Amino acid sequence: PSTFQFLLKASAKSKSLTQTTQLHSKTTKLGFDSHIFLQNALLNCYCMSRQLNVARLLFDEMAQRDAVTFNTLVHGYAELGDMFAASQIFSQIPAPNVICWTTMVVGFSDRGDVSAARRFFDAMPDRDVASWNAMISSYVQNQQPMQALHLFRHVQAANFKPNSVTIACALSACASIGALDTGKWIHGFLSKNDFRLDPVLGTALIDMYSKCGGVEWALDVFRKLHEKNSSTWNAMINGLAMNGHGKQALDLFDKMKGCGNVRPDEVTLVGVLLACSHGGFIEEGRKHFYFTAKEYNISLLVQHYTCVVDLLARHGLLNEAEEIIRNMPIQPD
RNA sequence: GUUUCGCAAUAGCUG
Repeated sequence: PSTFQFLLKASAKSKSLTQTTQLHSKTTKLGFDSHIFLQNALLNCYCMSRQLNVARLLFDEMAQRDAVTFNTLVHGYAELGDMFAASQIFSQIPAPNVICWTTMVVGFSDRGDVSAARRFFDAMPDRDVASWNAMISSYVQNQQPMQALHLFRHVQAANFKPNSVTIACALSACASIGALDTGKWIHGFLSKNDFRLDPVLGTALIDMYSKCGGVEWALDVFRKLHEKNSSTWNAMINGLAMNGHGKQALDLFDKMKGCGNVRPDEVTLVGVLLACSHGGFIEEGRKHFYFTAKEYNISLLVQHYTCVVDLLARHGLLNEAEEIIRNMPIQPD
């Protein structure tokens, strides 16, 4: 059974329906139907490969169901954006646990329905840190940063221990409204409480300082940070670029290329092009748009076209900009 | 079965 558990986990990750179907028939043949954790894993596989009709059949046939069974199916529907079906299953659960409630909050939030998310959040019999994070994140994701910070203050007031996810969300909210004082306060809070400065928190701090007009503090965090991933570099490159330090941003991009363990990605290229645009580096911008993208296997998205068109048009090269728009292989927006 | 389920940071233009 543990072998199957392992295989099913891999199958869920790869979202391969054929593999799932094979594993399904094998578990049945071997008489593992009574192992509820294997049935749940199978259910999850069908959900991950977006076969909710098959998942539903399996669910209906299952001899026994536990909390994970219900949660897996609710999550499956929520992931597809079918909150109607998710609600239907949810309402059949005798006593949904905190995970299931949180799944509903996230599901509504991902559909952009913050008020429904909030209704479920308020109705929860008990909440843990992930539930609070889900609701705070919901406000951040749906551009209601003030509400996010308001809820974050509730976490503080209730003497509830935030974790690094809570902090990252709150910093993101500060960044989007330029709340430097609150951002600094949070920075102090996480230092005082011995939060480990991992790449996620580091990135959130760099982004917050950059967007609140404190690019020097952002650089300070960046330099002191031990672990950096590509998002960390991206946040710093973008931070420099949007604060008018185009040259420094491009220098940092060179360092990023040289450091080895991070790959420049789509977000990096946006920052690099932005830096060129703000610094007036036209030739360098062309170079990055045409060659850097190829070199690092970065797919050119509409954002990249916007940046390069902006770069050219801003410097009077209207014909070239128009030519690029005409020859775009993707739909211009 | 040290798990089968929930929460996370970085992106352009119009501005």
